[in-house]
Amino acid sequence: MKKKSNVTLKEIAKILGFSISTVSRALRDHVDISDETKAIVEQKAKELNYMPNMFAQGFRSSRMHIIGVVVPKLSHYFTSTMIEGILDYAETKGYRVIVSESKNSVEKQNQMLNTMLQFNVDGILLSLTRKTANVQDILNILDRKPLVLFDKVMSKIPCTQIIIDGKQAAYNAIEHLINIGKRRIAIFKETENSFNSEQRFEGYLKALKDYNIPIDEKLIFSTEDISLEKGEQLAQIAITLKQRPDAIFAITDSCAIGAIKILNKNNIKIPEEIAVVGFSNSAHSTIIEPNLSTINQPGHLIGKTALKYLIEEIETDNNNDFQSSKTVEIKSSLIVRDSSFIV
Amino acid sequence: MKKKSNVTLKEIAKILGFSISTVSRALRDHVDISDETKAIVEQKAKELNYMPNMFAQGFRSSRMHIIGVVVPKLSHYFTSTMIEGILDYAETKGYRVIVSESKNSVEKQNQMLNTMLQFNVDGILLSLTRKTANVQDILNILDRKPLVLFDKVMSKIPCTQIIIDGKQAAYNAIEHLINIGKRRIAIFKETENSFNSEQRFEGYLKALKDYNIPIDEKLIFSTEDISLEKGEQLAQIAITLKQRPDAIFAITDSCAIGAIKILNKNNIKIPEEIAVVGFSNSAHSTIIEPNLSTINQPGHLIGKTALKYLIEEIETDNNNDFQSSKTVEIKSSLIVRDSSFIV
DNA sequence: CTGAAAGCGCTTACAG
DNA sequence: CTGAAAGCGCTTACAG
Repeated sequence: MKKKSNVTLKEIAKILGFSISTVSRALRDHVDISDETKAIVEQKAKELNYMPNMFAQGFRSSRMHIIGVVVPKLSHYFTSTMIEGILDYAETKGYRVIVSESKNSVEKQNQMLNTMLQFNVDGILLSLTRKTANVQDILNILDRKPLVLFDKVMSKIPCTQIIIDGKQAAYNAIEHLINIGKRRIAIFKETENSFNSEQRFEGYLKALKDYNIPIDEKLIFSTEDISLEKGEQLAQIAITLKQRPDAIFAITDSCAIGAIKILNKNNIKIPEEIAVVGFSNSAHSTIIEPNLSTINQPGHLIGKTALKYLIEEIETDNNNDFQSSKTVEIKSSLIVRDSSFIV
Repeated sequence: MKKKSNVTLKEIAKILGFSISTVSRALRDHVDISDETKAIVEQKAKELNYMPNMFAQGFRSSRMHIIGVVVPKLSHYFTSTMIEGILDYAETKGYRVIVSESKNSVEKQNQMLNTMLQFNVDGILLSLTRKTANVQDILNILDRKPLVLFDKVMSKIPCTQIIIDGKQAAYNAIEHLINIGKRRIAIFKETENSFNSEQRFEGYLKALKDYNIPIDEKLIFSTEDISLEKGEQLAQIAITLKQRPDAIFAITDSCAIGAIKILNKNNIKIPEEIAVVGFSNSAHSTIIEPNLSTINQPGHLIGKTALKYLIEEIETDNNNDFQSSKTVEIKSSLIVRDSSFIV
């Protein structure tokens, strides 16, 4: 199937008998060009349905108006809402977005980052894989391109980072559980020192401390690859403890939902016997019965904010060496539903 | 913050005292170049961490190895799995992917398609918005770029289309309901003639016909913007019918889940009194109680297949005018769960 | 085996 | 007000 080739400045110039320069300038509304010429050129361009070749433009200015995004997994609902935030903001700013997945593999992540470099994107938005240990690779990227971390971050990388206020959010969740009378509050968290898990764990500890509730090591459950199934397993263990918890705070919704499923199966009353709170307000949280109390993370806003800071970095003159990286916390909010609602 | 500029062929050439041409050829392992020279150049390139500027390469060959994807909404789980299929296959083929959302707006869709053109993508993967009426815009794109439709398609657009075998899938679902003894089977479908909704409706009608079950207009429910809430509303109406349905086939999972919620609320036994079957095997379907019977749509495979056909079209010599568009049906499968499991 | 030159489509400093 | 020329980084037909 033959495809029409794109109209170029050259063709317009030839048809009109102007030089390429004049046509280019006319189309960019340059002061030097007479109104008459502009009119003629614009008219012709429209007639031929001229579209500037962004490549040539970008290639020349080495500003492609394209940004690269690397996330562990696109099809996680929360991730996809962050990407929507990125896409929406990108559009208003005239940027295109190349998306890629690292699938939680460090090698893949590096490979994707290098592709982004080769592609000469203007900047990179990165959400780290679990166990990104070798920071050096990322520092190398940082030497060459503006880069902003979001959601899955790592404090020792010297760049702007956009995160949820995980510690505060967890604190609020625990405080809420205490307020409804719970004292033996279990936490389901990740083993590896993921930034988010650690933040939430800190919030948990702080809340217990502030309310003078002793910490019971038996109520601290850690797991790798946190998931619904892991939530089920941990809940199974939790309910067989001699001294059962009276509440479970899981650091992800799916883990919390796994817990609810087990509690339901064992006819343990939620929230009376054991209350449950999750994290991230996934769509699942209103499907499960009882509906899950959780922390709402504004994914769209996180994505948008990350891109906002990235574009700022891209578009400012990079001639000052002062380190402007900062950590931006996005406010989340606790949503109380039936799984922890006691009057 | 100053960024390192990228190493170019020119720099390598200067350092080594070769011409740019020689360096270029050495790096591309051209036969003309002596092994010795190749070794020197490769060594230096590695040392300087040279990365070809894909832009310059692509710009010259007008083959950017980049494809554009336009979908109504990225954060729909099924959509995101299709995109994952696209990303994975793109990677194996050395393509990058620009993603954008039409948000179910025709204007936005056109705008996105035009951006893709300007960007000179090698090809476009499109999943249509609801009510894409003006086919002309899409035909114009089709004149200029290879384009493949997937999932949300429209038969009158002359291009390759990748779809689910919706009619057969719906047929299987209805047949299954008949097999467990159901006779008054309601369908919850879309009002507007969306391709997918129509296909599924056809399957429904055919199954009833094949099994000599009379069609009852009262059991055919149509709605715009099908959703969980709409599922609730329709179910509410359905259960107040003088002659209640004994099964509900909803053409989306969320709609089916809305129905289940209402049935649960009214203490109607699922599946004994009313069985429910959904469509698409969203993650929700195993969260809801009872777990939802549904049609599994292999999103990953659909995405991959769409890209496969697109790349084929991109990479074949386009000098033959013969119309090679085809419609490819991807096989889905019925998953029976508790919402329709009767021994 | 290697190099000089043209060209992909565009922008812009320099001349007139 | 307009044009010729250089250049962004690369590849490749043409010459030697």
